[in-house]
Amino acid sequence: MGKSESFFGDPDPIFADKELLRVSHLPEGDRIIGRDQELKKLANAIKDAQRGGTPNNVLIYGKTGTGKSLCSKYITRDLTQAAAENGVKVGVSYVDCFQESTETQTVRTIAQTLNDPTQTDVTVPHTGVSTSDYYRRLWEILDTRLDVGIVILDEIDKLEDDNVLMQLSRAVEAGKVTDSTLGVIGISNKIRYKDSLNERVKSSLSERDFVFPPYDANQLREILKSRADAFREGVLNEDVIPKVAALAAKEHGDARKAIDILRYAGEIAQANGAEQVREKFVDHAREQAETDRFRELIRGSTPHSRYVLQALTILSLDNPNKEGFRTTTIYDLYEEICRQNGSESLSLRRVRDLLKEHAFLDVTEQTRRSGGSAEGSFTEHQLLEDPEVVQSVLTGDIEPE
DNA sequence: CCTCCACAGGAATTTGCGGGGT
DNA sequence: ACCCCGCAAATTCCTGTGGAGG
Repeated sequence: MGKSESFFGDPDPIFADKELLRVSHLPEGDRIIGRDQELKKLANAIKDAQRGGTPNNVLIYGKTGTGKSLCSKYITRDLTQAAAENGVKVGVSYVDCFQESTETQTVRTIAQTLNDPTQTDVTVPHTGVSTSDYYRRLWEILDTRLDVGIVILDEIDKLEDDNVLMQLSRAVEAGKVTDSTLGVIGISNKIRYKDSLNERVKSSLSERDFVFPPYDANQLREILKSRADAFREGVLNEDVIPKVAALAAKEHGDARKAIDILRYAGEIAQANGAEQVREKFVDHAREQAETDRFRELIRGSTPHSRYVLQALTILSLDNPNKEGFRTTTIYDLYEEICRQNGSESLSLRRVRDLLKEHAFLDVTEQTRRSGGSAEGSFTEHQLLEDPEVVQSVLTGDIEPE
């Protein structure tokens, strides 16, 4: 990979090691930037585990791309190493609750990742056992091969029910595990997530709360600089990084997006046959990054789901200063769009569900309102993405068949 | 406290599709 | 080739909800 020699022609004139600009790339410890305070606090919250004690349960809030998962993964890896030096066995399980959204899936994943069949007699089949059986096996795995288990629940707000949280957060005091102990790190990008929890879970799960603020322009600049090795020497024009950082900071403070923009800027330079990545590519790169991210978000949604979205988009474009649109307004326009496309419209009830799915994927946001005296109550929907971007994705890629 | 409106969303049910098993 | 099962999409029916004004 590092070698630039290729069967397909000249070595890459722009990128030296593009992997550095992949979001999945996990930097080494000294490359986490602008999160010193957060790392310190996190370490403090779970430090008891180092000597085999019970770590505090932690809830982390913050918008996307503020380093929540990154810091959690890093700090637990560090903890595992430090604990090993004390002869304490720590196991870390990372679960993406967006993928594993039900109780059973979550427990199964935790058990699977913490298990090591060479050390335990326990197997964790993919299917065929009951939820309580998964729990039983998980407790057994913990007791036989670990001193401390740490479970990172990413996108915890996407969990369908909080039974898992109840079980995990109370496992120790309920005597489910005896020779080991357990801690939970919950990650959410909804600040209000805690409000939706029931009291018992709330108090035991959020012994410590942290909020990760968005990165400011300086921090973003540092982060981008640390990845500048991805480019060949002298290729990256010196005003590119400040420009990307400024753009990203102004809009969202999302490091992931900032890195994406930088990568796209490089790709655009490549496509144009330029020998340098210049500032003028950045604006275009930002558009591209946003469009691509959004395309990914609605990939696989059905035609009708798109029509609904299109209706909302048209409304947003036509009324730039309006905040939200009611379901029925959207539905009327949606019916119109169906007619134009020559397909039967779905029922209002179904469209409600489709809109809810968009809200779930953070494409839109729903707000319940009340009109007041004898005016009824209703829900308003608002696009979270720039309508122009949505529009271009919706009209641009009509996938055949 | 009750009413009234414009919805929201739960429950039950139907329809259509794909993957095994025989 | 056939049926059965499970699943997801979609429909129909219906009860629930919020809050200003009576």
